[in-house]
Amino acid sequence: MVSCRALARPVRTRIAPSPTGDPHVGTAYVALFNYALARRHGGQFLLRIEDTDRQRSHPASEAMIFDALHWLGLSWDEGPDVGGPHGPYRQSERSTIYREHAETLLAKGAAYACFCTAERLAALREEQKAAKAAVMGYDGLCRRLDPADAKTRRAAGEPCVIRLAMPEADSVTVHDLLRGDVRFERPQMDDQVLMKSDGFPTYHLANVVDDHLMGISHVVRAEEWLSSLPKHEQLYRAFGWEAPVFCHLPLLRNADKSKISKRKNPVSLNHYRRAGYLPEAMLNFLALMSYSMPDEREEFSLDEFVAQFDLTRVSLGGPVFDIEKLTWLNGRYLRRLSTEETIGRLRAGVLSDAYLGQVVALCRERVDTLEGFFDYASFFFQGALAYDAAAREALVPKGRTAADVRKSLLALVETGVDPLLEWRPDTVEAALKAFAEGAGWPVKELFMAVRVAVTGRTATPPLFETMAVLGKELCRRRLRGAAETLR
RNA sequence: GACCCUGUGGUGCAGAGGCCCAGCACGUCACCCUUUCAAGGUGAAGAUCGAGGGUUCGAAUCCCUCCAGGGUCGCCA
Repeated sequence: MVSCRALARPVRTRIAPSPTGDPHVGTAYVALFNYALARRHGGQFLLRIEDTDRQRSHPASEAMIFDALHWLGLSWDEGPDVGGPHGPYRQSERSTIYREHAETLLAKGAAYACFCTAERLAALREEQKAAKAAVMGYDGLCRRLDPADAKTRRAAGEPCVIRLAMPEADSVTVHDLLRGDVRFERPQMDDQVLMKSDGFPTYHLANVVDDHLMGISHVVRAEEWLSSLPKHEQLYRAFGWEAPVFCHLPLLRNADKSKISKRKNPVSLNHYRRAGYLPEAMLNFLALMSYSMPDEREEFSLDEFVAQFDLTRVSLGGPVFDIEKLTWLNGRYLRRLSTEETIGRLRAGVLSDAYLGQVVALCRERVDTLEGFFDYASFFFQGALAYDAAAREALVPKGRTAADVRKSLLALVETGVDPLLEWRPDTVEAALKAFAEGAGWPVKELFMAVRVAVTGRTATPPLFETMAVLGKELCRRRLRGAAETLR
């Protein structure tokens, strides 16, 4: 059902996340379909870390991706953590491979060195934008350089990038499993950078080289990649390799149909985990996005999903990630659990010894009876908070307006919380202080507002420790919730 | 702006020329059950299948045009 060509070789699929943030729900979505395709055909599913952007890649992010995917019950046959015959599975450890391949392309004349500075490129972009140019990309200046000269300059150590020499055809036709032939007109096909001046490859090069070397038969990825397919197919052609089958999945959407984003929707898998969604429900829900079982069944296990999986059944409209339906589904799963099983789930999370231990350590000296403990520490066990009149008042320091605080809380989430990959008392403190300074807020005022937002109270254990225990996702959610009540 | 993708009730999907004056699920509303709230059950409202043209005896399903939404135009992935 996948295509004749595909059956000729083993089905090997992969998920290739970039470790630049919190584990994303879209990663899980694409991983699920890749997993199902491989399993359905008795092939392999691999995990590859695409960390060629050394500015933004973070080991903590990588660890969270593994953890979140494992939590969902997805496993891979090859990957950085489990090894495999085609390793290493971390692109940052494959630099020489990319360098060699870039040289191959250079030697074939399929790529060329480009000495244009970032400044020139920025200026060029400005110019094109200002002129409302129809064709936007790189203008090919260095492509016209004499190859011998370029070689000399490169040998002399002049900084440069390697660009792919795209054919100068009027149009190119590529193939997508679900969309069929897709024809691109000449713009949109400029000479992409393959190797950055820091010696690391870009996504385009690394991705194609690795997919080929790792024997990937089907590239199932998000639709945002569709427009770079001409470049990728050109790379396969330039190398003389057989291209895999490409299939682009529709993007998950916000309620307003835009591409799912953290400003409009929780996108971190950690959020759903902390909020108490069951992994099997989450997976089931994700499978409902753009897909349907032949018998229209809506509740099914991973194995049942895999057993009937047919890539051609995915529909192409961008599915809105509807948390209400996810929550309904989750309720169905939760109710199916026995009391013992439910207790087990609670014990794996908010009632674990580890979590309880942290909470008790923070609260014990502030409580006189065991019962008092439950009153005092209740916010450690709740989800979104309801802010009463007193809390709302404490949220807004004298001399500030609700709108002002609201904006600041939201800004704090965006600039202070979201980028913080390591969530500990010291890092939280640093982030909060940095934000206060940048926003011109007296720390005392900001900390009280945050304290109330995050706990619903004015009297709590030390703020940073408390926030560390609550976790990034819950803090984020309550910060946004507080901002919302200030509307 | 250019290029590309998509377009079935508010949302997720079914439907691959007649079985559809469109089916399932979420949500909404009502009723039943029930001390309450849920859950569960039953039912209702809600779609001229984006619009307009074709093709055909017959179109949600095929073709064309338009419109709308989305994505991409980075030494980010």
